Amino acid sequence: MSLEKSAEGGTGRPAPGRVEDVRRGNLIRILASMAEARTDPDTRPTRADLATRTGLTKASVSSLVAELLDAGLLAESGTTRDGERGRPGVGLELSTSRGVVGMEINVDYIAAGLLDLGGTLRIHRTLESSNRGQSPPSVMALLGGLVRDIAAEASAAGIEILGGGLAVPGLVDSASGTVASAPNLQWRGVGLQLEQLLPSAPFGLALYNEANCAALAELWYGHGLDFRDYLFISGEVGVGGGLVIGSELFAGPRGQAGEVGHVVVEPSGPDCSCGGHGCLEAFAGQEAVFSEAGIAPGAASVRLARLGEQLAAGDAAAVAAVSRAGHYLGIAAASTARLMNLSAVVLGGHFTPMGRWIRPALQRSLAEYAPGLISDARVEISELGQSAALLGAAGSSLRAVLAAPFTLTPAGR
Amino acid sequence: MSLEKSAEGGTGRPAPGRVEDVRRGNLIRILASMAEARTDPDTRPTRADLATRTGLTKASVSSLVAELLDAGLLAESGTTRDGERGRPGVGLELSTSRGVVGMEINVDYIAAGLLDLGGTLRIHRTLESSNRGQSPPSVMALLGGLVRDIAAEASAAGIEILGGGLAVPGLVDSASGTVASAPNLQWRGVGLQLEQLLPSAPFGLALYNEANCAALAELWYGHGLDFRDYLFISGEVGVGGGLVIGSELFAGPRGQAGEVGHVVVEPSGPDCSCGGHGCLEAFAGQEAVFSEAGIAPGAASVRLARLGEQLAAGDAAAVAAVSRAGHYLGIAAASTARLMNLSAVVLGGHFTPMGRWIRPALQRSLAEYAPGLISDARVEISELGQSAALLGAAGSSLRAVLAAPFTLTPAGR
DNA sequence: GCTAATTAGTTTTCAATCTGAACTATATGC
DNA sequence: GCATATAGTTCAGATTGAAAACTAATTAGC
Repeated sequence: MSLEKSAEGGTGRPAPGRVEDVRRGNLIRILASMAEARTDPDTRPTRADLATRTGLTKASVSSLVAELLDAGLLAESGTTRDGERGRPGVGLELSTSRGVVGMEINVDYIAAGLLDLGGTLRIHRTLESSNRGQSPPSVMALLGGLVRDIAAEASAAGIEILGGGLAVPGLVDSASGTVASAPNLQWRGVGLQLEQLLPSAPFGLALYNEANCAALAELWYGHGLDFRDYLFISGEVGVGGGLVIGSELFAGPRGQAGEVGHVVVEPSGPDCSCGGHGCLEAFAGQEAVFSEAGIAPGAASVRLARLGEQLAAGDAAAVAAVSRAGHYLGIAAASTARLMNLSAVVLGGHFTPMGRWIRPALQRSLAEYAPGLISDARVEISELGQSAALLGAAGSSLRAVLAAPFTLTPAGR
Repeated sequence: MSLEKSAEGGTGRPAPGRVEDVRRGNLIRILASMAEARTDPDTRPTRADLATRTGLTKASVSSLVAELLDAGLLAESGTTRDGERGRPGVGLELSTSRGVVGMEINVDYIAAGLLDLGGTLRIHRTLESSNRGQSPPSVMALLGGLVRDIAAEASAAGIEILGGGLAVPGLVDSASGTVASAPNLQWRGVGLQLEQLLPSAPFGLALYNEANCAALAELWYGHGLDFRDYLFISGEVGVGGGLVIGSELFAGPRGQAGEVGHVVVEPSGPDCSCGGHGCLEAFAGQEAVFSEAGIAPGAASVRLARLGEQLAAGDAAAVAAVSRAGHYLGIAAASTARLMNLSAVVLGGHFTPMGRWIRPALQRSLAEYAPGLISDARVEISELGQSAALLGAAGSSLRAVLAAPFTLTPAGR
């Protein structure tokens, strides 16, 4: 189930432009301006600031802010004495008593967290769980328990939950809430009962791809603060990706863009689970790196730790395996950069712990295959770690709320 | 010089939502609805039709249409007697007495044409000219002459020229009107004096990439009628491309997306003029195909004709050369389809005459590298020929007019 | 302390624009 | 020729933001 409740009708054509739509747009503008100002926690914007920032008049801002206060999306936070002359303004903030839930189902764990509208992660719980091959209902039941705990805690803290987002490592159809294919969970064509997780949240719950979420988390909480356009590559069991263009996720016509793991990097390469061959995943996925480095089979976390040790010790096989992965990552990134006119790459997932070794190899490869397109300074390693997908899912949900405030407001009806 | 005169301020943030903006949006809706209805020439839409189609009331439509008639963008075309009961409506059409100029500078020729707002190509002139290595001013002077002829003819036919678009085979910066690099013309960092071509057109003149224009022409006048999302690959001296997503061109963050010719398809492949190596262009560009087929050097058109003969005669070297090109096109298309979630490919340029032979090779390659993503039926060969880029440039310009009608209307001031 | 200056926010008036309903115009069908 | 149906216009009413006047609360200077 998608939570997109845009101003569009069912026809695909935009709804007729009525005078009321102007107000809807301006409510969104106010919230967008608040979200943008969020980086500066000391000086909360006042109505007058918002008027300057949005170009609206003070009168309009007052009226719009009143409506958003009423809907509980904004809150006043005391007068701001800036020491200047004149009447002090009243500070405004995105409400910390409303929030959204971010959730993640991964191969080895499930997780859920609560993000308030101000963007602060207020609660965060992770539960180890071997989900590979488990039935979707049983995993959803486990997640449901986690979410109920969080909902209870939120309620105790006086936080109302407005919506949520769930990230899974696979191709999803956000509109229908189904997982088309999640090879690492061994799920295929699975419809998830999303409504049951947050039955009373007015914005419902949306389903997202994990790597896409991680890419957005990088935008909102990581290096993305400096980057507006980049390819995010997430190393997991497979290799996932997310394309950020103009500070927004490029989801493609059917919401499944970013599958950089199946870009062909070696036409004569080995067969891939996707049915093709020569895919990046066969050179940069976990199994490829571990076996190339001569690391014995076992749990992924153990193998990753072992690889880290060997890299730190300067083990030749480990260094070569990681360099090879970086080389092929560079080929895929070079092609992507040409195709989509991108100028930055961010690596996450299992690439993060091998960052020190894989980054130079990737940089060399980029210089070899697409000189001048992506400078060395624009190859970054994510530092968000395991919470990235959860943050991205929650952030997406948060943005959905801020983009449709009229759902909670008189203008919505 | 870009002709984007959106409602945005210079800040990158949308302009404040005023009540007047509703009307601007609705003027655009009316024109968009007219452009959409254009496929059915017999039954021209009436005001009542537009009211139904847009969801606006008859009263609003009447008022909006009056303004557009006044601005000369729409025209009445007699009452439509449909045989039904009731007062017959007055047919409306996009004005055929306003138009835009499409222009193209290519290696072997220049061309210009006039498209009326209804989308009919009213005039079309091509001039053979060896432009490789010629100075930009001299080529622009030649094009200027062609455009003056067309302007005179338009004037004689009572058609007012509102704007235009120029397609060149290279990377362009549309905002500044400069050609960053056009290797086949041997131009690099060239600022073109676009204003001089159409000094009095209210919408000015925009600069576009040739392959992008051809991709859009395919959307508006070719197979694109069935496709909303596809990769267009244009074979010229190099290999260009255009990405169409949701019936719109994906231009990328800096307007230079679609460079499929420099996707890496063979990591150990030969060096490329772009500085990288193993690019698709080295396997599917003209020189690669001709030399692989054993065709002696000479003029491109002669060599292409020769290749056609050899293919028709079943010459093994020619067939092998084209198959190899198709194979590598498939690799690049497979990667692109994964990355951007595309499901169709259209080939144009020099691939059109070799279509019968290259299509099966491309289909085989797609089945090998990305099975299930792009069905055989969604691999098409363009039939627009040499006029594609010109049509695309003119069409882009036409759409710019329809997307900013208030430029010519009281609401614009 | 008192007054002027300054900035924040509200109230009032006005113009733009859409909707909806009533109305006029012009066909077809019997 | 009259009923019916559809196209298009006119006009009152509602929503909304802009602009300007106004009220509120603070600092600066004496």
